[in-house]
Amino acid sequence: MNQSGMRRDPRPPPTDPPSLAERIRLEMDAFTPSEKRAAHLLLSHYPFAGLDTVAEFASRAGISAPSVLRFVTRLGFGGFPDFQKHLREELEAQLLSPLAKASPSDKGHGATALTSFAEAVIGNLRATVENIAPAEFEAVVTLLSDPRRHIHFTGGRFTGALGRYAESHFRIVRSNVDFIEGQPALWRDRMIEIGKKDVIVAFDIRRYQEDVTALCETAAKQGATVVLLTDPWLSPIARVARHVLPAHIVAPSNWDSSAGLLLLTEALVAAVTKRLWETAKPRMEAVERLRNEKS
Amino acid sequence: MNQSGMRRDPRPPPTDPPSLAERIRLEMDAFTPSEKRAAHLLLSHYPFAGLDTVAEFASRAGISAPSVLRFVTRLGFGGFPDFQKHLREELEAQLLSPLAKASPSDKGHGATALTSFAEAVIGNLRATVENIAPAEFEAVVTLLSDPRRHIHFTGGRFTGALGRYAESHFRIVRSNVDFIEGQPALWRDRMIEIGKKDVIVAFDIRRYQEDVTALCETAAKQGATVVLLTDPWLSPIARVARHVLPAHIVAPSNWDSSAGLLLLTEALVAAVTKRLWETAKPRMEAVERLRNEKS
DNA sequence: GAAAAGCTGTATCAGAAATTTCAGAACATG
DNA sequence: CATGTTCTGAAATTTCTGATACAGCTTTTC
Repeated sequence: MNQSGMRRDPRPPPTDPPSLAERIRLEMDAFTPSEKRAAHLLLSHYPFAGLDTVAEFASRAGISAPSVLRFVTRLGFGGFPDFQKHLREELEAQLLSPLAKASPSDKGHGATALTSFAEAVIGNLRATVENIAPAEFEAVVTLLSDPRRHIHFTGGRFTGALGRYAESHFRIVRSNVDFIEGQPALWRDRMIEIGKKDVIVAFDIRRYQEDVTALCETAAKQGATVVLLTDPWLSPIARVARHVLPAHIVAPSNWDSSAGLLLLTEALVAAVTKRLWETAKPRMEAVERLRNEKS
Repeated sequence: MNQSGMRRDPRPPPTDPPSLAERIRLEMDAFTPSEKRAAHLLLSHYPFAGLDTVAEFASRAGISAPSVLRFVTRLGFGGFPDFQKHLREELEAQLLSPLAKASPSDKGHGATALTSFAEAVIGNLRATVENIAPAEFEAVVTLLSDPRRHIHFTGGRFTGALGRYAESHFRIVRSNVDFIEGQPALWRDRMIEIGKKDVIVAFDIRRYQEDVTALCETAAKQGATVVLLTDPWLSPIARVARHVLPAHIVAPSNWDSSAGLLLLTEALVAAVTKRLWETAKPRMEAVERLRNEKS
């Protein structure tokens, strides 16, 4: 049960609740595929998923009841009731000492690449939010909530995906939304239609892409309003942009992180959806209806 | 828990869950003697005393099993299992809410929609990382680092953008990478080439998309390895997936947040890039060179 | 490519748990 | 003090859950 030789700290393990969840995480790769399903379900709704009946648990995990039984047996329990009893006791202990559930900075254990990467990203998100002027954000929301405007999303090599993501949501919330590919050949002819009523929302982070810049400059020259989501060093598009929302992007990776941009995007989607709710709601319902008919 | 009659504040009771414990306290004097014993036991070890069996509960309360049954019936439950289910749900709700409001206070300054949205997303990221098994993550990294494998990314209406994002990075780090559109018409013919050497990385969150599921099932049937990034409720693709990485997605919005999925994606990109560094570096340099020449 | 090993679901069973029945005890009431 | 009412628990009953055996299938290994 207790893995030996895992930690060599001089300090004795003071309150070391080898949480079952933790053990499962560690042994995960020794599990069979269906055991992994069970483990995932349990971890994602820990520990309540385990307090139901075997049948319920099996069904929710998409496996059979015997597989669930094998899972708990492998964890070292004499049977399912034993397993549940353990969960209850662990839960009770945890609930009685509010200290235990604090876990803000994660106990030192398992500082995987994933967790440190996540911490860096979280730091980026915090920094991003702090440096956004609420007024600027609100202004963009207002702009994107104007139904008479035509919204065009665009982005570069990597950030184009974010533009697509934004477009796929806004397309449902409101009309007059599209995505423009960055390559000049693909938008040159479209430009004749771009004018004062149009809004370009551009995603562009370092190794700023010239074609995206060109697109925005052309659009701006024709009177379009440009909104830019970029990094703190500001894409050259900032020169022609009406509104700029910078996001922190540095991560322990060879690549930059777009999480901050995604955060801003989703926050914009949420805010605009809320503001346009009267008209967005029927649109969303209609989309839902179409989806169901199709299937 | 919530003491009744304690607060006479003018502000309306904001979140006033009529806890079962509270109801019991109010109705206490209407109980028969043995019911009172049951009530006292339950309240003194709320709610865990109620999660054991009827026999156990009866014994601990010093009464008989039928009396326990009469007690729960009087409380309005259809039977003991109903009663337990209620307790579990109440407990879960209570335990999850402190997580949701993890750090609500923050610095007092402008609690904009943006900051609260950001806090929710950050909570999602933390929860996501905590529920990912390092071994599972590592296994996926190893899989994606195998140069002999062919990697195909795909996703649904909204998550497709994440697939594209992943593809645009992996394409540079290694060869044999592509993106498959979700619509069956677009991949049907490609499927003949999918086999044991292929890896499908699918993004799919709730309102799971049938065409993506179909794609994965077909690919799996032909021997391809399926990796799934989904929500904690697991897309049906989980049934055929070798590896599953769930991410928390609930945000204060009408839409789900994909930030957790993006985090996992970027972490995978970072890890694979690092592992394949020997071959990835020259590739990245070559791409850089091509970019410069073009301009 | 064949044999072995391992994994998983169906069908089935045993047993435990919840529920009901019913008779006796406690209590109040006239 | 008798009687009706209410309450309670032992035992019988039923429901349901956890456990097992087995066969099909996949994956691995030689």
